[in-house]
Amino acid sequence: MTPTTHLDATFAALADPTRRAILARLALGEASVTELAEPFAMSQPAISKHLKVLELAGLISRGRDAQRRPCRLEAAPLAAANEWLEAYRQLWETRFENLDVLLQEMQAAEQQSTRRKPPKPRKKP
Amino acid sequence: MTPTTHLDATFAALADPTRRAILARLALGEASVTELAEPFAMSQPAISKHLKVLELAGLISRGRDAQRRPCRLEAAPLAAANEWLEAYRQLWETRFENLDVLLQEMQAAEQQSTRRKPPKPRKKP
DNA sequence: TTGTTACATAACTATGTGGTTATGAATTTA
DNA sequence: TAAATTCATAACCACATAGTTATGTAACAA
Repeated sequence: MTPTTHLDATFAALADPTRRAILARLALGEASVTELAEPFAMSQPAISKHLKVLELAGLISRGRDAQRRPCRLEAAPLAAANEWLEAYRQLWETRFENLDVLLQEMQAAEQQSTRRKPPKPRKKP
Repeated sequence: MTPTTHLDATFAALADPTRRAILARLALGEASVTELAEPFAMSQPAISKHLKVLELAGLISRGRDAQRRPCRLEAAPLAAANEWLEAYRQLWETRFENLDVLLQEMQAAEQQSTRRKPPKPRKKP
């Protein structure tokens, strides 16, 4: 019903460079927490927090292997975010072209009249 | 040099449903601040703040039309975010398939041995 | 049992975010 | 000129976030 919250969490999770790096690392395969924490100049609890954010966003899931908690990627939320972006990107780019044309026309009109436009009364009660 | 910051700002901007709605509205064409604020149960300064976030992220730009500040979309940051997602989504899905197979194998193995796995000595100095 | 490894959690701090109301500035309209 | 419209900004609040250190817990190893 409300995929809005999912998108919120997904984009918020992606907004942090550490978390994006973790995801990039996990794209190469499963990894434990300490393995994930190693390349970062950051404490282990900080990484655990990031992993919890990613887990709550549904971007990763965690298993059990003795003491280790191997993290693995989950594709579904990414697909949703990708769909959102993709859908609007198309609108964007076409719209962008339209505006480009519109801007050129407006600039041409302004060069003729040297900034003077008729008042546009917007709808008012 | 550091597109990381741009991605940070782009994803953070997309993490808010109000801002996503604003972008969706702008995909239909330019709009003024009050026009953008109208559908939301929120004060005008709140919308102005959201617009500033979107502007700092480079997702929109603003013009001048008398007192109005028409907002228009900018496609470039979206394209960058889209590229990031798209690149990793492919890795993800293939990886996901691999893990799917791997999981099935592990589950089958576990059903036979009823949870008992040989110790895996990880690399240690 | 004792220790070690791998990880989580609690408590705390600093900063960021999303909202508010109040006010000010720029521009058009009367 | 005065008034109305459009928008931004300042000051403030509540809460979230990103990090820290310290400590606890679960599983393996001696």
